Amino acid sequence: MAKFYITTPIYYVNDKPHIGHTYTTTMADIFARWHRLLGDDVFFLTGTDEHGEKVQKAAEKQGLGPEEFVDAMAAQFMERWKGFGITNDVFMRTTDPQHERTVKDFIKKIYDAGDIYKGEYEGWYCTPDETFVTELQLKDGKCPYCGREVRKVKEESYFFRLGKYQQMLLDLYDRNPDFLSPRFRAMETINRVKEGLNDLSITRKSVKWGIEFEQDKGNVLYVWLDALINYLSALKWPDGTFEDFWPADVHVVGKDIAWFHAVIWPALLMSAGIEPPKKVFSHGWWTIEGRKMGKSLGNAVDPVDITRKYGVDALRYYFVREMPFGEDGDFSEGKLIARINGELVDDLGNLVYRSLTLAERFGGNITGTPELDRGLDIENIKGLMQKLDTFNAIEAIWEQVRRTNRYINEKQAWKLSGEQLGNVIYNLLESIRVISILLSPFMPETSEKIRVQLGVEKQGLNHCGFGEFRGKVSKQGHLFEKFSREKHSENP
RNA sequence: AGCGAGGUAGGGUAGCCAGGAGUGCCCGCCGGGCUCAUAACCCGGAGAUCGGUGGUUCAAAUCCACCCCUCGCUACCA
Repeated sequence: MAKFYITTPIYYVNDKPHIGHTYTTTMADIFARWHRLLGDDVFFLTGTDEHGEKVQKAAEKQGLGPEEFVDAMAAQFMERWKGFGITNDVFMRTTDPQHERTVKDFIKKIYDAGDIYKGEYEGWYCTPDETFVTELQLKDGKCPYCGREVRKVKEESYFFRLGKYQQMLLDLYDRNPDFLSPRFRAMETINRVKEGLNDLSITRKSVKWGIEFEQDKGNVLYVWLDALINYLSALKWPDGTFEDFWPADVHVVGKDIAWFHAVIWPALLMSAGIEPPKKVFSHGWWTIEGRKMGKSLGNAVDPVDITRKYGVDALRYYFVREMPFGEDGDFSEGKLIARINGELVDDLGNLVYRSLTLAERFGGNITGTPELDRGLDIENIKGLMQKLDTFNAIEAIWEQVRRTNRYINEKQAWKLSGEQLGNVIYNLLESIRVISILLSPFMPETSEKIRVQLGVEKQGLNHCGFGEFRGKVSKQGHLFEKFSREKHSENP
């Protein structure tokens, strides 16, 4: 049996889960479900990143100890994913004792390898923003984010010899052209690596909330280092299920953190003598109603509100349908409604409803010759999903939805009777059954509703050929409801 | 500034890497068909000098050069 290890980043808990987190996690969930459908042994990991200065400060602000604070925040993420039907196998928290143990073992390994040395970290610090700023980022000598004065800080720090791995990283990219996907994003990173790599400061003295650097107590590990290692601690490296699932098949990340996953992470792994992951996939960003989503702008839509109104499947569908995985896109409620009304209701919902009406009225044998399977290329869809091309995969599935609707018209099914009608209904139900299987990773609830109405067993991807139809049809109303677009007219 | 991505009918996209009639898809618009279906479905139509200029070629949306415009990234911000 093939294995499939997929991860989301672990989310930093100084913020509530927003649409971006939801997107990343949903996409990973889709791939996890797809591979389960293929029969693979899937390990799907998500979690929370709970250390660091920002968390410490955020806790203080609320008058809480960091432990209390992160417990509450992590619970929010866990509940959220549960509510959204996310099928992660493990939820890893960086405050988990297992994680701390793994991190310390890992650090010891690269320390023993001679890749950590003591130096001095120097940089610009914006006190009001509580953030470090590089020389390059400065705007007229001031903070590029808020425009206020910055001060120079110096701190004793331990460094990881990132620069040492420059050539090995370039070789890695060279050998595995798909290591960092999509391609157009890989270029950015590769060119930056070619320009040279500075060593990475990996400890902080000023920060208390983190994992101790055992080789010189009093120093705390830089949160990013701590965070990346979660991909190993979830497997209980070096033992546990490490051998079963490593290397990770794909780390799904936002484009902002591609650098950490495509450069720093493989370098750390090389230092520890561990194989790098197979793929880092960096997806794009959503703008909201055409505007950048940002904490400061405060215009982030709440995914909970959206799903309460429109359902989880509608949001999942929108995520996949609205933008190619990897590129940027715009999230707008009006466009969401347009897709629900025009595609989920008019195409899919209507197809299932009208077909079941025909089937229920028909008293004869539902059997015939496969006709509607022509044009539906399952292997092609598998290939697309293998390339993480959900955009074209869903399009291919939708072509079958439209093809099936067209089939009813072409056959003028409502005028037929007897064997001819039995044959048409057979083709309709088989097509819908296959559609429901293919759709199940994308819209699990909807897929299940269709399956129940068809009265068929749960099936995997190996049942996507037309065979005998062995269901007991029972129509149960519409799959989706329409929404008014009055307040959301998008394309006047 | 450097690096990267993109500019294709009213809107959104695919096609470009491996040149071959502007070819496709979705929405919108116009017309028709149908009545199994949530005014849903199906068919047909209008609508594009494929950002601009020049070049290579029998042939360019596609390759090359230059220019214009838009947007990202530039590392210890998780």
